[in-house]
Amino acid sequence: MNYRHTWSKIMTKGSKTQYAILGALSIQPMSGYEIKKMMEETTNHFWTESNGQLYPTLNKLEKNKLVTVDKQMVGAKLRKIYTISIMGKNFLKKWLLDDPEYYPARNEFMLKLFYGQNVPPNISINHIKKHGEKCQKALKIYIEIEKQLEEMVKQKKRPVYFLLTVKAGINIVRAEIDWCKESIELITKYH
Amino acid sequence: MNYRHTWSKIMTKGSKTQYAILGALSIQPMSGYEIKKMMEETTNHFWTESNGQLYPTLNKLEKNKLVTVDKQMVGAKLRKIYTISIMGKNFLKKWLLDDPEYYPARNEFMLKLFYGQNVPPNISINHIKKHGEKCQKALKIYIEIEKQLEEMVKQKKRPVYFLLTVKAGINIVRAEIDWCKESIELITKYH
DNA sequence: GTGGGCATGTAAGGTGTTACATGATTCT
DNA sequence: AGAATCATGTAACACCTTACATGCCCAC
Repeated sequence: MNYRHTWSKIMTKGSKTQYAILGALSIQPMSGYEIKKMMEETTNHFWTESNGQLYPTLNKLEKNKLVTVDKQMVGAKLRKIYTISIMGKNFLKKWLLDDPEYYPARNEFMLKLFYGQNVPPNISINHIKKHGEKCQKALKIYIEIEKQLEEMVKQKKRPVYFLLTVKAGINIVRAEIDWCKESIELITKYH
Repeated sequence: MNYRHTWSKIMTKGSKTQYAILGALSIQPMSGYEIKKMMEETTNHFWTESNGQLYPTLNKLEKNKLVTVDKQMVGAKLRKIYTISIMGKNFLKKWLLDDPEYYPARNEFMLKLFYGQNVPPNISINHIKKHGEKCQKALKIYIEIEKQLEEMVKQKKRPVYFLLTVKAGINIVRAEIDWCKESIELITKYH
């Protein structure tokens, strides 16, 4: 009498790791190692993968013919270059069309701040100061990347979408930097 | 007296669920059900817990004497009111003193946007528009809460820290709303 | 008398990280 | 010589969610 279990098994969309990998390969053929490096350099502030997810998923994608693999021997060492297949591209596109899911992202910093009345105010102020410094550092890096990308987008060497995610990072960290200043004042005033 | 050794033996440092629960109980004694409701009403935008985490963790906290429990029978139904113990408060404080960990939060929306060149631009624009609408709705709610909290903080009925996390939400969604507008323009211009 | 809120909890399953194993090549 | 980087991969474990199980009480 219970269809729910079957239903959820059929409808499982599974891990997003596969899409993150296929997305990377939609730019150019790469090895697993290169995919990871690329993620660290470009999508690091909103997406990364660990080796424990990356390599098994790559093999699964190959088995399902969503990617093809070119095995090269570099000396005695294996190097596998993955290329996205037509099926893989379609699979990626299908996912891109769906509305993204919104996870409520957990934030330990906010959680600690929320319960700040249990410790002296300077503890919370220090957490905020350090947070602000991290944001400042991130902002510098993002602005540098933005400058480079803006040029490349104008020359159609990079898609505008790359620039947008950097600009999102910039807007958010700026908002956080403003909030840090205001928050320290408020704690000082009200505690 | 150094509790650190004892604590690490008692509870693994691992899951933050225990701290989220102890934090809630630092405000007032509550049942598991009330803790969850409270989280949904106050920390929802940066922290929630599922039943599968909440109830086992409460029992573990009791076993380790970080909380005490008052079992009440409401008709034939059990109701357990948890109160944080001195040990529990110390355990919470210890965690509050440590620098918060920064997880790189995954964001499927950004991931889809980043690989937007694989689909027509109106797809990405629609994702952004919907995101903007969600932010607008959230902003309205946050501003309403902010208004109420501001009054209560002035009257010292609520700690300033509650207000700060709401203000953080406001700053961030405002930044995102601005970014949405700018992004749609940029896609239109460069695609 | 039914739906929703109150209330506690478990089972199964999936997602994800960390640490490790292995070994070549390249830089200092 | 030793450290860092290149490169693929596995095992163990931790974490978390979903769906389910149970049943009371209250309002409409």
